[in-house]
Amino acid sequence: MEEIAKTLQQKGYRFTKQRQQVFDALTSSPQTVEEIVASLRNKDISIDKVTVYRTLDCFVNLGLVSKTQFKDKTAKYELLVAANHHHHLVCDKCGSVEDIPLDDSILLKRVRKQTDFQVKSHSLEFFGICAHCQ
Amino acid sequence: MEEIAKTLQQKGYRFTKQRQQVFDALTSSPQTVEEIVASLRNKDISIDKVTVYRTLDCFVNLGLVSKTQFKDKTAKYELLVAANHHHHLVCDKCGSVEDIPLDDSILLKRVRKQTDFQVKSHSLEFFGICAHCQ
DNA sequence: GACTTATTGCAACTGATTTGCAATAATATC
DNA sequence: GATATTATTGCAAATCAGTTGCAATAAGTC
Ligand SMILES: [Mn+2]
Ligand SMILES: [Mn+2]
Ligand SMILES: [Zn+2]
Ligand SMILES: [Zn+2]
Repeated sequence: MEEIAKTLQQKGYRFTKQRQQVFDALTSSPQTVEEIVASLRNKDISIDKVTVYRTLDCFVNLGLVSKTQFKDKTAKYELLVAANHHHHLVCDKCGSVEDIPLDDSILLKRVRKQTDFQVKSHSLEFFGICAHCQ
Repeated sequence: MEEIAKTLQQKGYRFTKQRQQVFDALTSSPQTVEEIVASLRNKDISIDKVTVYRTLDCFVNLGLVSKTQFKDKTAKYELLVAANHHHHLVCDKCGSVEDIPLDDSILLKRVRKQTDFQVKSHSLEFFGICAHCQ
């Protein structure tokens, strides 16, 4: 039924209530583990932080979720739906994170040409002041 | 005499032995605090880790040093000399970080066009397998 | 339903970074 | 150069995110 159930089972993971709950809490904007726990608690769902860490780890391995480290802040996780690769505008004042789609194929091509490094993924973040904070 | 002395004093910071030592230990390739402490210890310089943290913080504020967080690893600091803006190839296997110069002006222009966000800086990291680890 | 094994939750641990504070050293003033 | 003022240092202790060990629980299998 749930696609998430299939994806998990295909790779030998079990489909559990907690994994469903964490999956449902995910959005396309990045959230910290604490934020995810809080949003679940708002729905009267009690789940251990450690379980959220482990579940997100699992989702990252499955390619369902991306994990991003913003400067020295704590890591944030966001849902990866097909073909939504994008980058981030991180406000130095309010800490908000805005998504921005940018075609980076030129850069990727150039890296492949210039080096022997086998690029698997990349992260591009812009830091500055958001429209709201200006 | 030392340019670093002037830069510090201009902003009301004091020029100390420790700040000079940390500054001298910096290179254009990113190092962790532990690595910096170790490299100083190799020169028979004893300095507290906390002092290195505080000194690097000060240098980052002055724009002399950049601080980068690679995935969930510990932060690395590198000397910012004029016109050496570059990006990073981070090996998922051995953790090595390679510098790569890439002209990103096209992307920056596009961001300015597409949004109201006031970009101050950015970071672009490529993750994958380095030539050595392949 | 019974069996096997992955997953969960709790507590304890780790490693990086931060904070409080008294001692020390850098600048400013005389 | 000696003296006063205040930033900086080093140490210990605290904090914080994330990890690990382990016994109890629940998913998948037959
Ligand atoms: Mn995003
Ligand atoms: Mn570099
Ligand atoms: Zn903002
Ligand atoms: Zn490597």
